[in-house]
Amino acid sequence: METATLTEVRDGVKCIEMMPAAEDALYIIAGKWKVRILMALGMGDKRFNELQRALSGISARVLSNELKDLELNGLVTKQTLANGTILYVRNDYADSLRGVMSELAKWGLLHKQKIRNREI
Amino acid sequence: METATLTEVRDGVKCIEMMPAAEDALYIIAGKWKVRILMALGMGDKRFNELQRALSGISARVLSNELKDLELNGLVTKQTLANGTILYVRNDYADSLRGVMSELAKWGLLHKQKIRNREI
DNA sequence: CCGCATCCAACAAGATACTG
DNA sequence: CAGTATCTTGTTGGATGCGG
Repeated sequence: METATLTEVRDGVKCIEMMPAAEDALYIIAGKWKVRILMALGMGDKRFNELQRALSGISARVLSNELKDLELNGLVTKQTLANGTILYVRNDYADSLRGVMSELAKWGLLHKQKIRNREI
Repeated sequence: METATLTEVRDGVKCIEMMPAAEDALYIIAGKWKVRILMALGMGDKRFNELQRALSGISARVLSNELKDLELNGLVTKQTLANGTILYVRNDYADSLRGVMSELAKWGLLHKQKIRNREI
């Protein structure tokens, strides 16, 4: 009982410590477009309109805002080439999200499975 | 048959396959309250008003909706005890989110660090 | 081609009050 | 206590048009 209680308490504490961090992360990558943009840029650098076409459905205004957010958070970099072309580049820091993305995808698949099996 | 696919191409494909699943997962746990509610219930089962107090700031209407969502997705169960008390219980299924949460928290901490160090 | 400004619609969410 | 109803407000997103 003593040990069990302690473990539970420790888990609770861990839980509490994790909460704000997890929320912060969610705050940055959540939303309709963030993940899609990062994924699209994962396929290669793109110009604004290329990106807009690749994401079919996003408006210029929203894309502009989302890119600004991603830039602010260091996930995307805006590059201006010598010829004036502007490219949006997914930078290395975005790769640090790999673990998050893969866990999300894994769970998403598990969940879909569960729904398909009518387990929910 | 498409042999020796280039790693980059495979990654691209993987990326595309992951996207919808990751989005699904995000759709379910993103938002201002979902994570907090699961965390609060992780500390022990709670009644509606207990939960509302624990989450300081959520309105009854929003809490009600969020709980319905979480129930629909099998993460939370509503239990009515013999004496009529209604308890919200975090299911075992919610534990399957542990990997996601821990990755999120890990990345969130990394990100905070980066900000603190003015690397962004 | 890039992207911001403006206006508007839709929806999410807060406050408050109220019922079984 | 456990919610629902209603009203209002705030935020998000789409459409359009314009300037660099």
